Amino acid sequence: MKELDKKYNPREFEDAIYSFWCENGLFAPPEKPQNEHFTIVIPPPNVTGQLHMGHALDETLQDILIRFKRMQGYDTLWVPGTDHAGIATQIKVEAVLRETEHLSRYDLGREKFLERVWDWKNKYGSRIINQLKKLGSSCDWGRERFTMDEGCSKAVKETFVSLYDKGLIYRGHRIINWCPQCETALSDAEVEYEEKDGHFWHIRYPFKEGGGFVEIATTRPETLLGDTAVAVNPEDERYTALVGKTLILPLVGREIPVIADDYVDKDFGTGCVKITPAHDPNDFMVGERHGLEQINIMNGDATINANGGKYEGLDRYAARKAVLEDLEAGGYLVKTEGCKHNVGTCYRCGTTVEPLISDQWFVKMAPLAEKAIEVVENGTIKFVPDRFSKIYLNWMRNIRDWCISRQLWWGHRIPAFYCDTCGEMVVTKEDSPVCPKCGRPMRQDPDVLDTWFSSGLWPFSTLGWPEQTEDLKRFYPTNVLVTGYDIIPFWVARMISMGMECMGEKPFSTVLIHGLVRDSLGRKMSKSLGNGIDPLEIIDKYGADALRFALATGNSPGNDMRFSDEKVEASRNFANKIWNAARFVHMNLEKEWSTSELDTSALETEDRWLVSLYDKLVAEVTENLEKYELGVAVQKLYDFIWDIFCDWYIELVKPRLMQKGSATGETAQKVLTYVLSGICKLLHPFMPFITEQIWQSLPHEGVSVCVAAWPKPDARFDFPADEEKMNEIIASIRSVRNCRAERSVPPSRKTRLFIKTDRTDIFGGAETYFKFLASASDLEFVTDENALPASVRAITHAATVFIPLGDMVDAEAERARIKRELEKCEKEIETLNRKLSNAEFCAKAPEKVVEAEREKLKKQLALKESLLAAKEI
RNA sequence: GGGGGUUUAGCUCAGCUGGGAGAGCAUCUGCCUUACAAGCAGGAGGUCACAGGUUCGAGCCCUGUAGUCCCCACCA
Repeated sequence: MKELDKKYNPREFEDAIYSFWCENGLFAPPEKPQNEHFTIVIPPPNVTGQLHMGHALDETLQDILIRFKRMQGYDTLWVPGTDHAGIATQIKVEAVLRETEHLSRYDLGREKFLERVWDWKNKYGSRIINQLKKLGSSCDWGRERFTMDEGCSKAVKETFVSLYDKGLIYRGHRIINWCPQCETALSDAEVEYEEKDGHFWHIRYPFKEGGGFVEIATTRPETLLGDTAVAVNPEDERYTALVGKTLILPLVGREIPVIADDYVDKDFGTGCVKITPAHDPNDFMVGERHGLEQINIMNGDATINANGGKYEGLDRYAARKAVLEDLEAGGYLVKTEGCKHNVGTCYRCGTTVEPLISDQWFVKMAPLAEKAIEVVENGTIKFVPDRFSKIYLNWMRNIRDWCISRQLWWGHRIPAFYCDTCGEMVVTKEDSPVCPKCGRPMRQDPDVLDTWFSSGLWPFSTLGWPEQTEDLKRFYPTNVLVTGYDIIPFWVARMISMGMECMGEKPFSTVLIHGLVRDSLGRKMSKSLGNGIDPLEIIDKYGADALRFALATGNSPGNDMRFSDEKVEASRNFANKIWNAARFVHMNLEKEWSTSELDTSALETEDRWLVSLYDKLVAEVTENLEKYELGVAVQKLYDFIWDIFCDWYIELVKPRLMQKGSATGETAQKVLTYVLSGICKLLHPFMPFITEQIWQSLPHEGVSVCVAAWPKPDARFDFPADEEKMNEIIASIRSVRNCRAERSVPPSRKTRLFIKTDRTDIFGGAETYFKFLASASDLEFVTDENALPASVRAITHAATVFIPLGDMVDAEAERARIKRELEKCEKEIETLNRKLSNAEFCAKAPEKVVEAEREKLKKQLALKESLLAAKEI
């Protein structure tokens, strides 16, 4: 048995405990799984090596589940990996580059650049692993079995080629969101809309013949250079006569038609819309319908190209200024009004995105979504909480094609090859194919895939797919995915779609969704606000257990949680409480008692009361964890440990422990050991370090609490009569304490107590309880209170306790107090009577409920009798 | 415009399939009672946003209203 330090100081032992787990191989999955397995799929470590609160939350919830399942006897397995093109990787690498400005991709060739990126990864990728260790993560990151690298490339190629062959991937001429800063296409999901102040410029477009003009309004006047039509609503009577006429585009001189299209809202602006098919998604569709020319006026860096005539080379904003000046000079500009409008910005760099027409690769999502919708609709995949399935389905049913090509220099390259000689294009898994037509070498598409494309393959590419590996056969589908709701469209939806497509089966059964961690004011944590909290600082200050506990407690699944030091402090205080309870148990143990079983025959009332409650706790906590109700489980543990175990049981049992060497003392020691050991097990998923430390300090079997058997409910511990008995005694003690506290009697002033009760079966042996817990010097049973000195009465339905407080007793005040209590009691009785005399209630309510009400009434009547008796003094 | 949260004690939030409202923090009173002042004992504090409905019974289910937050789409 280890000693416990006097003070709870997590820094003293958490690292050592972690090393102990690693040295004993407690996290390694069994090479040859024997039992049912529990598999959890998790994202790769973040390449910048920064652990943030969101990641800490993911990790904590995952680890709670894993530890719980491992103790239940499952072979548990994390499915992690280190993906070069992984989820956070690309984003973060870019952020790192921008922040440090140490290197720019413009200065380096692709190979050199990637080399540097891998350096970053190797340098920082391991840092996060060390940080996660501090948090207690039992993910065995070191295993090579699930490292992606090559495997992922294979999986990506396999998927891409197969989807292409099925016609689900196509190369298209489309309007995409283009970030001029990153010089890459963005998917719809990567664009964030911000409301910004802008202007609405009204511009006249003159007719070619017959004078006159139409007036349009625009927020982006520079795109005028690419206009190829003006559209009106076909039902707009103001303009029907104009449809088919020809306009002269100001500044450019191009002849453009007036067309009619439903897209135009009659009541917005002037009712006339300039159509720029190459620079606006809606205009693009209008253009398609009307066969309009698409004129691209912009380069990748948002400067005007040769199609912009004299404006060529100007940046988009400079061009806007120049165009406006020229319009003004030419008398085309009618007016300028201020307006607010939503501007799309790049979620990485915040630059305003430019809708551009370009060649990109797309995935046809509708066919992929079908099965992905089906498996959620029919419950094959369950979201917890369930409401997120609605959000998911809503997203999937309105799915649009997914632009997957990115013009970045890292990531998986698109396996498409072009022949510069004859123009042939092939999509193939080969690395350097030759042209099937002319036999010449081909050039690979320079674009890479959206990072979420490879991430969507995660649950099976990490297991070795497309090879039919043993791991894949054994562990696919996985059991559960834990993630925040913000990532449902990016990652969850795509994993499900890809899983159904590639594997023909769901990637996981359950998606456990959690909310976002916000700061104490409810704001999202962000770098610009500087309100991010570093989990490592918190761990340093309060310990990893406190942080984990705080993250798991006090919020319901899927709801955002506010993070504050106070919350962690409360958790730390709880840990401290357990620590001290353990120390107390320790200093009272005379022998090493078995923790594996408890002889129920020697138990005293309070022992039976405790183990009975403990047994209920075991059943409930297990059930809550099975249902992913982590917060509820944590709350029950907290209440039991603090209130039941510490505040009542330990206090109740102190007198017995003082009788060294006695049978009753030994029994108490056994119960303390047994229940404390059980608490360690139940609490271990939430507070792994302290529970291990305490468990190790107690008599124990096995190497670690990590692999101790999860407690099971035990019918031998069912003692309802003793529960009832103790509850009555506790109620009476509370009542006595209450009376004393009301009069500010200090605990040091002991008094004799007299008790009048019919329930000697309950209070028969209760003297010691009252002596120790109700400041009694003595407890005497009486039948006639008239012989007693002036007393305050602590009345419960089961007993009346007389507290002779001498001159502190004010008969007048006593009568008033008892009168108040009597009134309250009579009111209760009235309500209960009314309820019970309601025939419908008795007929329709469940028998259990009716019985409970009758029981309440009985107690209230007994209480009333005692109060009446007391009133007559 | 579409979808989804949320509204419960001064603050932050729990409240499981409907059966007499809870916790932490804060506050007030009394205590260093030999595990713990990071503590102990006790108290005060709520028309569960509002209005209807279903039900023997509603914080919980249904309808509507209001406040608030988020996601998606988006007006040139």
